Amino acid sequence: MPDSPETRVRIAPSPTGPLHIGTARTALFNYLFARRQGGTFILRLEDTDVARSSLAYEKDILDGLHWLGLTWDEGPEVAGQAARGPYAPYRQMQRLPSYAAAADRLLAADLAYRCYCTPDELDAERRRLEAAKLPPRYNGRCARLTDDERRAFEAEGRRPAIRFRVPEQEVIAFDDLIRGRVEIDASALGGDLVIVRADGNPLYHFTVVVDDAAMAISHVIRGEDHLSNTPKHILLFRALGHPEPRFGHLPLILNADRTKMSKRKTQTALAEYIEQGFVREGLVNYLALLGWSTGTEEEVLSLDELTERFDLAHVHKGGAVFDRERLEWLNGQWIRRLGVDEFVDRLQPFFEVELAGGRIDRLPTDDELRSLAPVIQERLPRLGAVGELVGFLFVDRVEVDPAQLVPKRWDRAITVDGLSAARDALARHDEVTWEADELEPPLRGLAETRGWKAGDLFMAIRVAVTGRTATPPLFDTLVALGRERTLARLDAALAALGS
RNA sequence: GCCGCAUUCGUCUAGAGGCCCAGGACACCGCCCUCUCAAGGCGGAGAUCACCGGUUCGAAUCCGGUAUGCGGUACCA
Repeated sequence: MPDSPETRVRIAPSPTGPLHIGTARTALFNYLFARRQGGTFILRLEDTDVARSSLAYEKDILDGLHWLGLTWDEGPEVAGQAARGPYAPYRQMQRLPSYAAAADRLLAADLAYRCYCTPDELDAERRRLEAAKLPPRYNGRCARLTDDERRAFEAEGRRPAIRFRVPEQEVIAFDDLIRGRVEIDASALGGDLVIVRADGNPLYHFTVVVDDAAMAISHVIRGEDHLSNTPKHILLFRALGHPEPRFGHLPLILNADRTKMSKRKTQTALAEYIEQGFVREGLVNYLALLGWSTGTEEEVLSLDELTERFDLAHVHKGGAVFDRERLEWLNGQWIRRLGVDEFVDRLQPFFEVELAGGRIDRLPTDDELRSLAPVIQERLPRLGAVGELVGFLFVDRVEVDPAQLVPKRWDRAITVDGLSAARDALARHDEVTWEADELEPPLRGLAETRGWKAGDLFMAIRVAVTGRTATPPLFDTLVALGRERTLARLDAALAALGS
């Protein structure tokens, strides 16, 4: 693949909420496209909605993107700090002069004009049109104001917004990278559009074009929800005298009911997935395959492998329902692929959460975790599930339900018998022979001589020492528990059975 | 309402005129492995390719219409 240095793509999140899984996916697709093309990936913060933007959200977004491993070549690195790159700054609120200059140019060329209509007036007009079953559209009341009329409005104290002139009759067409040719009649655009608010702050449709032009963006890859807005952008590019970039509209991520993914119906904040123990490899892999496929049957792919294979032509056009089960499966695949040290490092924070929540009494050591790794790694769909898997190893005492202590085929008396015989057999081991393959044969032998099913005996022991019916393999569990605690818990269980 | 986009197993998808009475994966159900739970292996069930017409010797794939869904239609992004 030849180097195309002029490929410049961007992700332009708005810090009006925590990093959304959909934004993360759009960022990923842009990243993959840029890397694949040998191009430049840019991050730009669209923070012109001052009322809803916050630094905390900005930090959440930057941290989340970093966490995913989507490194950008230009843009802010750290929340609140200055941005790096030849087109800095990369925060729109710091680029206000360039929007003002662009607006002045449009005004001077009469491609835009000042509009004195108040929000109330516009609202009333919109409602009138709706009631008449007509499409809402700006009526152009201020499109041809005389100087006198303008002065009269100013005298009333009205502050003007700036509107961009949208042609009455013109078909805007473009070749979408994913959907092919799209044609939309300018008359369907709702009339002249506001590009600068009365308070002087520029609006999204305007800033996005001014910046994409200024930053020499070559390909705009974004969600399908922007497809209908694209003609407005194209008109603005033309008015600004800048060549249009290529556009590619990604299918939307959907709730289970096939509506656009929303916080109400689906967990959308990346930070929550991180908290629950999804690993970056799993999330990246899953998100990449939501709406795109390699065209082959490969599906467990790393970020680098995805990059090698990425291709906009294989992006599916229809919306994709977010399927958490599939995410968990892929996440499990990646957890199992982690090296032991990496696995242990990533797991420790989750034990800290367990400790803080009072669900365990102490933290495991790295050594303990390393020896436990082989038996827990394949049992975790998410790192956050580790507490319920082996939390019993790190508590001072376990709660044991006496009813669960008695295996299905056994009664209380056999259980007492079995447990105390097991206790005796285990007590014969010292610290040195307290190993899984040393512990198992004697207990199997015991079951056999007494005519018990080994599984029943093991289950009774399992419940006695862990309080649970589902655990990692019993003998590995006993080793992790240690001789003293194993014996003590067996004694406690025997006591609970009233013997 | 208007404009636009989309539509293959429950879900994610493969498929770019004959290889497809449609392949893979998740989930589901069996079986195997097995001390439980997982993981893994094997097998099963699951899609009249939204519908109706057309083009063609031949259509999931091309064209038209219909339906349904979704998105957009803000001095939000």
